[in-house]
Amino acid sequence: MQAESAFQGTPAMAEPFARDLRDRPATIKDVAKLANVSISTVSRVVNQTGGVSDELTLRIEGAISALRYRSNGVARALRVNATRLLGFIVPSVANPTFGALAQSVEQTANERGYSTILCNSGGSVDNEVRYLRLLIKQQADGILFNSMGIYDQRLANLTNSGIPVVVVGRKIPGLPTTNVTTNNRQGAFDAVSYLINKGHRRIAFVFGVYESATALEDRYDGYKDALRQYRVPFDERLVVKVPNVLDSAEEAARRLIDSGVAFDGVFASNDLIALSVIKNLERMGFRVPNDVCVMGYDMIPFSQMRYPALSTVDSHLDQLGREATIQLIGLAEGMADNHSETVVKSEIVLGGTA
Amino acid sequence: MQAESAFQGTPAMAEPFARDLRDRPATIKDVAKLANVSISTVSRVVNQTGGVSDELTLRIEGAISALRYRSNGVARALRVNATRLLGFIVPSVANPTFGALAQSVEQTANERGYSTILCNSGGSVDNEVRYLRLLIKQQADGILFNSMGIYDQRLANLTNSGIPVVVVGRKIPGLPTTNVTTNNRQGAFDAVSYLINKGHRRIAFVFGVYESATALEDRYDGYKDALRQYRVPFDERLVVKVPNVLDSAEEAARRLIDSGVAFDGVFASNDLIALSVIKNLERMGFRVPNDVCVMGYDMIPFSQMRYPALSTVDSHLDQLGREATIQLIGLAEGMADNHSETVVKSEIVLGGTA
DNA sequence: ACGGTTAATCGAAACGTTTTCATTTTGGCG
DNA sequence: CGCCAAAATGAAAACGTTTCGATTAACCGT
Repeated sequence: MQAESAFQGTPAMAEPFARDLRDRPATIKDVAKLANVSISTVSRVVNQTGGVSDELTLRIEGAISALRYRSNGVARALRVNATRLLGFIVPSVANPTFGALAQSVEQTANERGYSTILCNSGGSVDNEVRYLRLLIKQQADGILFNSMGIYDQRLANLTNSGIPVVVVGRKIPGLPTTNVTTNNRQGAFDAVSYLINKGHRRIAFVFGVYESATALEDRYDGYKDALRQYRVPFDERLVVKVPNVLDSAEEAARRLIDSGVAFDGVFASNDLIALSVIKNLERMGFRVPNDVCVMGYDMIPFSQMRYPALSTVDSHLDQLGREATIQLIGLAEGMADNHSETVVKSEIVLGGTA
Repeated sequence: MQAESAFQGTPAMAEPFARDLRDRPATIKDVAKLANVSISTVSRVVNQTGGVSDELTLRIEGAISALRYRSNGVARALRVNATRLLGFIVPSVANPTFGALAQSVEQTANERGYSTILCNSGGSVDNEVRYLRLLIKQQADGILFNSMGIYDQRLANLTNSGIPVVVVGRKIPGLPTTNVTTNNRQGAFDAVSYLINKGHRRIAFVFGVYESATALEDRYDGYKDALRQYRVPFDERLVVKVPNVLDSAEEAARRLIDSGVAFDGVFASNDLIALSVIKNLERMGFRVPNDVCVMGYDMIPFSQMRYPALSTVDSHLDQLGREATIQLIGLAEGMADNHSETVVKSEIVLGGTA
């Protein structure tokens, strides 16, 4: 009753707009009061639901910008039961493989009106579990999960608890989820076949501890497939595991060389390992590709920022991220069915190291 | 009245726990009903506020796990007016500089009970604005902003609109915010001084278009400082700008070489550029460091995954991210004052390229 | 045995929206 | 001129919490 009925304000008010009353952000209620309409009407113009006369629309829009009103996403989320937030769990964004993936996921999500909560699991199942819980509690609309690929009962419970989950890059054995992967086995087969066809017979397989996530086993299988196919004898001394590459660029080829086993080619389980191998080969006086050929996997951008560029298998990380995100949003919006399986195919890219 | 007053369930129920009643997640109300207590009491045991008898605590905990209750973060956020979400705006996580930063930010935030919403601005001010708006609307508790460093009136409005903002890596000229940076000028000065002291006189400065974010000007100033200090003549033909390195590893040194200007050293504005320069030098038959010395800036992990490792300036990205996050949380929780300025000092690290 | 203090518990309001349903206004048409 | 349908608007409930103030129960010393 006492309230001003229009919002032109007192004549004395010279500023462009009135300062927010109590220093707290304006709510829909404030807008309604200023425009002299009901809350519901304001809501309708904010959400463009229609059914509001031009006159009121104008008045309300005036009030909104006068008060600098922004609708409160949390309140909205509570009411409509959707946050438009997606969780992305990844071993480490500092790893460029996941960085590239994250980039693509974030972008795809954003195009569709979703934002992405980033979670670095550090490769521990405990952290994965912790983050899943957190995301569920925060009411994320869906979770994109690049797991270490280790099965855990708690993971099973959480991924079955109603929230849409898409596993990207690698299936978790025993977990029936929607997943999007690369055809790792075929890609590895192609890479090793290429080396063999170039005349190499002593091809090492080097992999890191850090990377169950990158579908290690499948790539290993592809390696063995190729050997078998071309009747190249398998020598387990050529299979070497190296410590975590990212955090401390460690000696990789070292062991191989030190072991004294002859080799003329290396297939690394991913580009980072490949680069590490090359570094160490060069450090010890070998030349790539003259003395030893090296191939990686994933085609991270940096593998091409050297001379010669790394020969590798492009797993189309951007496409992988995009596809996974689309699937997830489909699930979240109820227009995709669960437990589907998508495979993005990867292909050899020849740089100069093989 | 009809409801069961205890939660032992019917004898027929053999499963470990009763399925959620209506397939919707259990709320605090459900727990209260099952445990036969009031909502507020449940809330107290969930939040460990204390003041609940042992007997009730036990009963309630029983109900909670029976129903698999998880408190709804959104509802809580609405009520307490805090989401424990931090926004992190960055040009691109696919860029390892920002990947490393993001990693550190996420981890630090997480240690303190916050999660991180990742936003790739793609280097456009429009996107920066869009994301700021989004984060404000989503009621983020604070925003960490690695901007492109371009001033825009809208940025000024948004960063002044009450939400805590910390600018990391680079100040935005004209924006009075809390910021955390590296002492770029000093670092660049040190790097170039080192090259000069090694006997180089024709030192190029190479930088990319993509990177206002990395405090380009300061590094350029440091470069000029060093030249001046050691009375090395400045030659603007030695200052070259290269196209975006990340998205397409483009020719960088190329122009320099093609231009025919003599040079024996290169100081790149960041590691990515440095690697690109080296790649192109090698491709054209030059040898690093024998023919040309190259130094980078930032010390991203990959710059060390080559032989010889890149000589660079370590800007301690992890520390930068950590410090910025701590500041931001301080602001968000009202226990730090605004507009402070923190400088993390960077230092030369000698690999083998200079 | 009794008032008074403390501890435990509850009821209800509030956070800022969306949405359903009822109500009012408008306009068209007989 | 009046009636009815359609359009525009408003009132209020609901979303799932936290938290304040009130209520009840228990206890203790005199």
